[in-house]
Amino acid sequence: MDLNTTTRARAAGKRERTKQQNRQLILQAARQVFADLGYGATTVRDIVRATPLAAGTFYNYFNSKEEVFQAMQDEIALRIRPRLHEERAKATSIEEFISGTFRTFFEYVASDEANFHAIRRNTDTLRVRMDTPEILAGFQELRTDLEEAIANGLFPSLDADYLMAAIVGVAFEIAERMLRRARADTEDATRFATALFMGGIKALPTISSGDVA
Amino acid sequence: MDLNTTTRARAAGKRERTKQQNRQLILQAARQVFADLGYGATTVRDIVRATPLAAGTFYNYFNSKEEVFQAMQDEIALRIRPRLHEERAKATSIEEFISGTFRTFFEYVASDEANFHAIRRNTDTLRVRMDTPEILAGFQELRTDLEEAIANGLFPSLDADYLMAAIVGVAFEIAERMLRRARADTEDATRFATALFMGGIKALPTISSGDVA
DNA sequence: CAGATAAGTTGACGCTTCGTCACGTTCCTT
DNA sequence: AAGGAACGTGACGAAGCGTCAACTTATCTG
Repeated sequence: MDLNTTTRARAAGKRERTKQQNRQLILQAARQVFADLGYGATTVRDIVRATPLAAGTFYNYFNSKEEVFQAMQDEIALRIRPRLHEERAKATSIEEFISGTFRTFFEYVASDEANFHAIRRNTDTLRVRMDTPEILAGFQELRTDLEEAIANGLFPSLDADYLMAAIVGVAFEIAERMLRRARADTEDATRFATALFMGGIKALPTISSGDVA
Repeated sequence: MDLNTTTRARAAGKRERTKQQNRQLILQAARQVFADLGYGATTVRDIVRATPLAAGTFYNYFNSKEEVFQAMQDEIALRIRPRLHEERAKATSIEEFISGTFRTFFEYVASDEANFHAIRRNTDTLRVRMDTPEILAGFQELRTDLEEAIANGLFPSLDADYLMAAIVGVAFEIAERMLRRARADTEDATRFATALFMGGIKALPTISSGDVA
């Protein structure tokens, strides 16, 4: 009864939850643990431990810690993409296209407590690996919408690739700053970003005192 | 002579290189291996193996894979910061401030083969953890320069925090796209970014055909 | 409804990677 | 030349990973 007992698996598999419930259980535990320990410091076992499941079960749902994280990101992409697309589809001017895009993004980011608390915990998470198929599809959609708007004469004929890059860069960076301020003012952020794209720096709203974080 | 021989360390420490040389040896090996295997897939031992050093020696120089990576980033920050600061210091108009910032950044990124080949290999690396003290200091410096320019009346009184976020976001995103194009045209990227900040979308250079990647 | 098959769960195991540290070598000082 | 500081070395213990044989529950089939 020392080391070599080799009592081998004599498991006792209950089936008290559906597949979808287990998946959600893992995702939720991951959010919690990422928020507590930080992405880098959490192990797959940490996530499993925050769950009534066994170690091996995790791998029926995800292949790695990274994949759970990507699933969290995909959830976000899946929720925000339709809203963004809809907003842009009904735009009848550049300004509507731009402000609609930023407003939708900022409002989503500020509202999704469950996902973004885990993210605020790690300064860098918004920047880590935004390259799941879902997210790339979201970027592609922005690109397509942009090209369509150009074709319709809404925009002048410009470098859609760079414009998209600029929009994405501004959206993510400002979102990050916004979340770190005392109260996330999505309207303020939207005004700023929209003004920048509409008229450049000289069109930006001026302020009196420094209300920055 | 089976397992328990416990021949224990009877090392043979040569000292054929200086401390600084060893550090550079490791950094260079890291660049190579990151470029070959990708950041996520390389182990510390992979880096060591690309080096004439022993496993333990690595830890005399860095504490982890991440720290090597951050050192690579710090090298970049250290090289580019003086140039950026100088460029901004001699700006006498908003346009010079903005175009100088973007041009310097894009030109550096396009020129630093050694570091950026490793980076191009991983789509996401530009986005990973930009939070070493060096890099944060660089951001802080941009922020200070910006506030000073505002105080001097170069800029209107605006939200320096958001403006900085916008500059950083546009710089990194466009740099990434630029590097992926057939030939990295830093002047084109600079023109685009500057025009955006100076006059918004309607000031952007128009193009005839789609010369995008 | 018995028997067969599929689907899902379990935890111990083997393996990889990590960071350390006792020991050996080289450099530097006096 | 003596001795201490600095540095290099590789084997070791610990930690985490992903797998898989054994087992349980669900579904299907006639």
